Amino acid sequence: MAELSLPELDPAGDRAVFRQIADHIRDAIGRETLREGDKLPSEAQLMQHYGVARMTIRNALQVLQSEGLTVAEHGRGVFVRSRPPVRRLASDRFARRHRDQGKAAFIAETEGAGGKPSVDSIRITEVQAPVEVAERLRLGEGDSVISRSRRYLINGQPVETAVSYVPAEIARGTRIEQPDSGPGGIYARLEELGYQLDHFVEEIQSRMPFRDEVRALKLAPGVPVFRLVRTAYAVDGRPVEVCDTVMSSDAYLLSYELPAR
Amino acid sequence: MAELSLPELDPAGDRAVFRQIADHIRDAIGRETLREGDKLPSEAQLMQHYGVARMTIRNALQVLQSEGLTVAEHGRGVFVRSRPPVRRLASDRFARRHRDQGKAAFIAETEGAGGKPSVDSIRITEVQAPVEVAERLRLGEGDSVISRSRRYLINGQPVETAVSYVPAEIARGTRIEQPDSGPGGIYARLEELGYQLDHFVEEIQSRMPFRDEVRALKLAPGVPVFRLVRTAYAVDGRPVEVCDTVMSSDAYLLSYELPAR
DNA sequence: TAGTGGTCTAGACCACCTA
DNA sequence: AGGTGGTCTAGACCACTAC
Repeated sequence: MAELSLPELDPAGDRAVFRQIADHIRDAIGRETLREGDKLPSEAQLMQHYGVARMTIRNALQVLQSEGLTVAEHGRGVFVRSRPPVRRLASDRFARRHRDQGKAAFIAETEGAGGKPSVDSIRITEVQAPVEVAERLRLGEGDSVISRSRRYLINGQPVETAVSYVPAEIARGTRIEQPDSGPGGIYARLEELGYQLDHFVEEIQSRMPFRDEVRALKLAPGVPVFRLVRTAYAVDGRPVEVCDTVMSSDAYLLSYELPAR
Repeated sequence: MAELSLPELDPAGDRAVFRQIADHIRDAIGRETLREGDKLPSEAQLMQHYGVARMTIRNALQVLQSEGLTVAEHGRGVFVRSRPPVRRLASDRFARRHRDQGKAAFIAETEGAGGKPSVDSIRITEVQAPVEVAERLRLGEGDSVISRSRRYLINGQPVETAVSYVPAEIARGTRIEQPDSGPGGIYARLEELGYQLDHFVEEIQSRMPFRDEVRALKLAPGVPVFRLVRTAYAVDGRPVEVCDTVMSSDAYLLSYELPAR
C-alpha cells in the first residue's frame, strides 16, 4: 500500500465512511494514480489503512464495481477495469457496396479492423412473431416468421447477440433458412428474392443486462448493454426483416450521419 | 408477505443464498407478480421468510438495485422501479423545416409530445478547446471555443445535459454568446452567419454515469447513460459545432434511418 | 411511536489463486 | 501454505417516513 497513499477519513463530514473510501479510490483512478489493470490494495490492507471493518471496505468496493470502474477476481485481487478496444459501427455499414463484396457486414468489418470474427450458437426456427416484431413487420398476430439467432465474437470474445426475423412467407424454403445464409448474408438473399432494399431504421436503447445476457456476452459487472432493433425496408416500403441485437456497450461506439435539410 | 409467496431456498444447489433470493424476486418482477411501483416485502419480512441474516437479504436487494430493477426509499421500503415515459429522438430532428419553425429542437419536440420543456444551468464561457473537441472541429491545440453548457428538463425532471462548442472565431460577438441564442437555436444562428449546415454526425456510447452525472440527472441506481457527441458540418465540409450530451438512458430511445444503397 | 432502510462492527468458514 | 475475495451470521445504532 505504500505506493498508493490514500487520504484519511474525514470524521466530521456526514458522508458515509464507505462512500468516502470509494471516493478516494475513484479519485485515484481518475487521476491515473491507479491505471487500467492495476491492482487495488487488498481488503485487508484497506481495513488496516482506514481502521474499519471488512464490510465497510467491501461496501466501498461494491460501489466502484457497480460503477464499472473495477473488477474483482476471486483469489487474485481487485483491479482497475481495462476497456477492450472499441468497435465503431458507422451508418454506411449496410451499404450495397459492402453487401456486393460477398461478406456479411460483421465479417467484413472485423477483418478490416484486423480482428478474427466468428459466429456461433446459430439457431434457426419458425415461430409466431413476437408482438414487437409483428408490429414492425406489419404482420398480424399468429403470423409466423423465420427466426435466426446467433452470437458474434471477435478474437473469441463475445460482443453481440442477434436475432433476425423474416416473414415465413418470404423466407420459407430459401437459403435464409440455412445456417449458412451464403455470400453477402441474408440482405443479399432478400435482394435476390426480389426485395430490393431501400433503407433501414435502427432504434437504440441502453440498460443494464439481464442475467442471460451477462452470461452470453461474458459481461463484467457495471457494464450496460445497447439494445439495437433494426428494421429493413424494401423499395416498395414493405418491412422485410427485423434484427434484434444486444451488444456489450463497452465494445461499441455507434456512429450515424444525419441530414441537416 | 402472504400475497407474494416466494419459493423456498434450494439448500442442495451451490448457488449462493443471496443470489437465489434475488432470482426469486427478479422472477416475480418478470412474471409481473410484482409490478412497477409495487412495494417489495420489507427486509425483516424477507429475513423471516428465508430464515437468514439481514446482510444476506441486503445483498440480494443490492443485486436487484444494481440491475436497475428496484429502488430503495429510506424509511418507506423497496419498490419495483417504474420507468418514465420514453422520449424518442428521430434522425430528422435537426431537419431545416424544424429549425425554420423558430424553436430549438428540444423545445419543439417536447411540446409536441405534450410535455413541459425547460432549460437551466446555462453557462457560457470562452475556453481552450478540449482535445476531443479540437480534433472534431479540426482546431489546433490552444485554439479557443465558445462553450455553452445547459441542462434540459421535462416537467421539471432533468433528462439531459449538453455542452456545445463553436470555434470562437465564428461565435465571438454573435448571439451564440448570449444565454438566449434566439429563435431556432444556435443552428439557426450559424446559418445566418453564412455557415449553411449540410449534415451531422452523431457518435453514441453507453456507460454507467459518473458521480456528478448522477446528481445532475437525478439518476436512479442501475441506470446507465448515453453519451452522444454530435458534430455539425457546413456545406463546405467544415465542422462548425460539436455538442457533447449526456442523457439518462431510460428517458430516451434513439432512432436513425440508414440508406441501404 | 413503530416500521423502514442505511451504516457499521467483529467475527466465521469457504473457494480460488499463486507459489 | 498463505493470501485473496465470496458468503454468511448476529448483533448495534442511526435517519427517515408514516401514522
